[in-house]
Amino acid sequence: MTEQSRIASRFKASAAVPQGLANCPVRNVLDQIGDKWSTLFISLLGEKPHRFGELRRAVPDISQRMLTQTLRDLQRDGLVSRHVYPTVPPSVEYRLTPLGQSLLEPLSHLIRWAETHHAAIRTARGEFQRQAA
Amino acid sequence: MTEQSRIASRFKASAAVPQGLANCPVRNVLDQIGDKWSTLFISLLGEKPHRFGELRRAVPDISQRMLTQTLRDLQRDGLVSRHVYPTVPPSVEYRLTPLGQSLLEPLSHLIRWAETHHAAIRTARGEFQRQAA
DNA sequence: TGACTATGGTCTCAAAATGAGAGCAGGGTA
DNA sequence: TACCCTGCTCTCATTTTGAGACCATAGTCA
Repeated sequence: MTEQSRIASRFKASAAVPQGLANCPVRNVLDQIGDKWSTLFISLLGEKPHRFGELRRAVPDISQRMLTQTLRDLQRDGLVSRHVYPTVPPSVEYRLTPLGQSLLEPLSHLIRWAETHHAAIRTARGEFQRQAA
Repeated sequence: MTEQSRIASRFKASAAVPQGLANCPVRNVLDQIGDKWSTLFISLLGEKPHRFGELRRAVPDISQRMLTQTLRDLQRDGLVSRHVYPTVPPSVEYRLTPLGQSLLEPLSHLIRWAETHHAAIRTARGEFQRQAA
């Protein structure tokens, strides 16, 4: 059994206790960083600290509401820190914490995979639709 | 500039064209595999092929509706293949395709990260809540 | 015969998450 | 006076998800 084939057991680590799967550490963490926006902002902040408005302009298709919420969730998880400068109007800067930076490395593997295989996935999607029609 | 700090540019690869960000290959791919259930089933199927009912029992907190849909999406993207056996009642088996298997490796990095740091994240969440109160 | 099992789904309706857009404080600028 | 800028929050509509009933088929038990 290769190391990869054991991945599933990591998800099931807590399956013994009630609601164990929902509390599984891996799912717990991946549910957050695997949402629609988190990885994108972690990548942007990995480049350099950004202000709120910079992030909004960098990702025009997020609503301000979700941007606020995503940043707060990342902050809550200790991946991002928030710094308010008492200028007028006040400006707010977001940065990766060391914990957030440590995520850049494994994330980069996933991104490399996506770059390498997105053509194959597009082909598969086309194929699938052709068969459905 | 380290390799990791350039991650953001991969997301922005298509920012030049209209709606480029939404069509960005990386976001396109990560949006799918980063949903609430996909990584979990890819991991399970990485262990061995599973039947529909096995997957449902392995993940009791998914609704049958979402299980069906998640599997169909993975199949559409060419990560999972579906095999129907004409028994009575018919049984259906799902397996990873080679493309799906190639995802196990980068995924394992992320899972290792989650295992390593979930304690820190829980601590951060507790800290955050304490400050809010 | 009738009730019940199991399989892999679909359909409908309610609940939850998200998007769109307005509003807000508070000082700057014209 | 009127308007801009910042980083939000609030409300309401749309979209996504969850819960649960329903379906066809055939076997099993009484």
